[in-house]
Amino acid sequence: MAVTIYDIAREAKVGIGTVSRVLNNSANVTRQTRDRVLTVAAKLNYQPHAFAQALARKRSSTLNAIIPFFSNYFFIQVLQGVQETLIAHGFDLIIHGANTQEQAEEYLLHSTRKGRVDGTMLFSLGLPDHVAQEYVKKDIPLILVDTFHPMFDSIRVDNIEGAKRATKHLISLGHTSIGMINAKEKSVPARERLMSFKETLQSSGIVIFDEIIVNSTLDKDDGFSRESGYEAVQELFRRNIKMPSAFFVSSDIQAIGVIAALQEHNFSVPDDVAIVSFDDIELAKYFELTTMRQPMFAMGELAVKKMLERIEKPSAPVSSINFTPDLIIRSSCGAKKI
Amino acid sequence: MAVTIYDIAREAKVGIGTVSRVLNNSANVTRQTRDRVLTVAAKLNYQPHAFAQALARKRSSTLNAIIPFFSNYFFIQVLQGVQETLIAHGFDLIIHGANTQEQAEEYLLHSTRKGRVDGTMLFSLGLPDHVAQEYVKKDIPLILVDTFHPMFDSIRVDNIEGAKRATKHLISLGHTSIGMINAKEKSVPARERLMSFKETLQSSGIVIFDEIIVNSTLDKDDGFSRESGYEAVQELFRRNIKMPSAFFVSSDIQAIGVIAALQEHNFSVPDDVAIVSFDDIELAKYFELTTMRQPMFAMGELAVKKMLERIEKPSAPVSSINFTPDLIIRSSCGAKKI
DNA sequence: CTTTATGGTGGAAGGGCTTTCAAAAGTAGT
DNA sequence: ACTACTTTTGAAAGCCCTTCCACCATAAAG
Repeated sequence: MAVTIYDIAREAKVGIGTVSRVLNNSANVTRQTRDRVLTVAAKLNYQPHAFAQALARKRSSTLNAIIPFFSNYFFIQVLQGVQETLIAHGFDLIIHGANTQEQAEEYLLHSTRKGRVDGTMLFSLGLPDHVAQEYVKKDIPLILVDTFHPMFDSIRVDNIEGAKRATKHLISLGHTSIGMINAKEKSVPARERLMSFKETLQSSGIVIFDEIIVNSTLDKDDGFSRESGYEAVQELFRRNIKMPSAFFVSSDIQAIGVIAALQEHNFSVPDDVAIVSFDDIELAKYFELTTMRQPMFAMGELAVKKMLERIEKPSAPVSSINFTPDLIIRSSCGAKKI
Repeated sequence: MAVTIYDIAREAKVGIGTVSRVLNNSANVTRQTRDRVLTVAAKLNYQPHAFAQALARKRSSTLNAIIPFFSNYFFIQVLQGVQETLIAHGFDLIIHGANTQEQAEEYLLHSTRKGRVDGTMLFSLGLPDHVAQEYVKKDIPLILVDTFHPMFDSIRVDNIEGAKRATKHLISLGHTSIGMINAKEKSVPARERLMSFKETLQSSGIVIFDEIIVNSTLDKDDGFSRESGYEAVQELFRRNIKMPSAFFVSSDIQAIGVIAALQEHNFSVPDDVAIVSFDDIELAKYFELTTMRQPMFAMGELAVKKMLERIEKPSAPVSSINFTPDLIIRSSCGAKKI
């Protein structure tokens, strides 16, 4: 039913090879033949058959993305960057939303089916070694975004620099008693943010009080949750600790919980306690959070570019790129009047 | 390099036809041969080549989804439903995030490339007639979610019933002066919600005051935006109109703007003005909005099921299914104490 | 012990494209 | 006008699978 290159060849009185060459802009075709073929193709409304092409070319022009479904705003943004770049290169995107690490592994292994996709991009989820082996063995391009493995290209957010900027901002506002509400320490970003927070305080000559630094004890989303922030503050009140004048919170979503808990105890933000958090998710705007924005669109864009480079040169050295988050000032830090 | 059915055939000393039959669980293969082939396949770690399969089978086991990127939470949820169902049936999902109606059309036409996908699902975006023609002509299954066209299967939210329930809830709480903050009237859901709101008031014997019914004048997202809600309330204050004791707002995101505007004028929610909105997006929980929840996961699930049915029976009569939203009571309506 | 079913099997024929190869046509040099 | 190239072109081979058809065994029936 569908029109094939054979139809075009017959109609244009050329061979199928010529048709293919014209359609692929290969060299060595006369202007005349080219025009004739193109005209016929347009007349018949020819559409190349993607699968036949993929089979013959041994590449599919399709990429795989494995992303966590739960933390949505970040990924919607990154995906926009991914997609716009992809479209520009004529690639398609197959998406696997993972809710758990196990699911991610399953998809990773699943999309190993050679030929199906030209490469896969993994977002924010861990890459277990045995899966990494599989990718190396089958030689499938893999780009990591917001996660890391020494054997693959990765694109990350510079948590060290981000936490440093956030902390410095609080210091610059005159705070000297600064606490931190952190996610679970087992999470890499959480650890990095905590470390940099402490270092920045230290190098600024501010005393670090361990009792106003709380690591989440909740498991959900590695402690990057509203409940986690809420609970951390409640714990501080329970322990009857004097509140610091400012908190650095490891994510916006936690900050929302922090604010709620503080309000329950009649502490207002930013008047009694200033807050700077991390991520700049959609909610941040509505809650007027001062936060560290991650260049999400740009990260998505770059992920695709890296992928195309990797497909081009499979043996190029592994690269790792860091994006530095920007400080977005809203009213939760007290620097700006509402 | 990759292992093919020929390798298996040679190794297992059978014909390629037999290998294919075993791998596809076709009948008429001895237990012995089956086992032998399966053993060899496992040993060689055989992975079928998706494109070759698609080419031979004339179907790709891949679906297309075209969704608006902007209103994210709703779609993330729907997508989860879509994906989990898809996975269960061994399908892949290609996603096109559209930011505008034009982009959606482009993708719709683009994914018309026969053979690439077995069908496409369109979410919340309009289907222009000329595109519809194209799909009918090429006989590509198309399922509409949260949008409508008489020639294709559709899955929708029952705005009439939803608005009715929301309005009745406010009435049941004793309100007699109820206004509505609506999105742009050109949007179909907006029109339906408004109409049902009015009808419900009428049939309950409540007077309708047109001056406390505001249709958005802002274009962005058809008026389903925070600014739109904020602006509508400001307009009411500007016109110096007596505030009603309750508002039905056509979406959660607008309700957030409504609350902000009311607060600026020292009206508290729900004490001075009660609010019921629509959607139950993620934000709704944090803002304690009483709202009409759309069964998003179930809609995604059903979309896929409908699609599979349609692929199965291309000539089955077109169906249209309505989901009824559920009333989620939080504190913005004043029914529940915080 | 033939005949007729019937399950089991191998392999060719596609499916629609790219690419290679060799032949045909064109160009230039003499 | 003839040789020596260079371009252009048609067609076959291959990508990897499914499916159809013909053939071979058996087993059941006569």
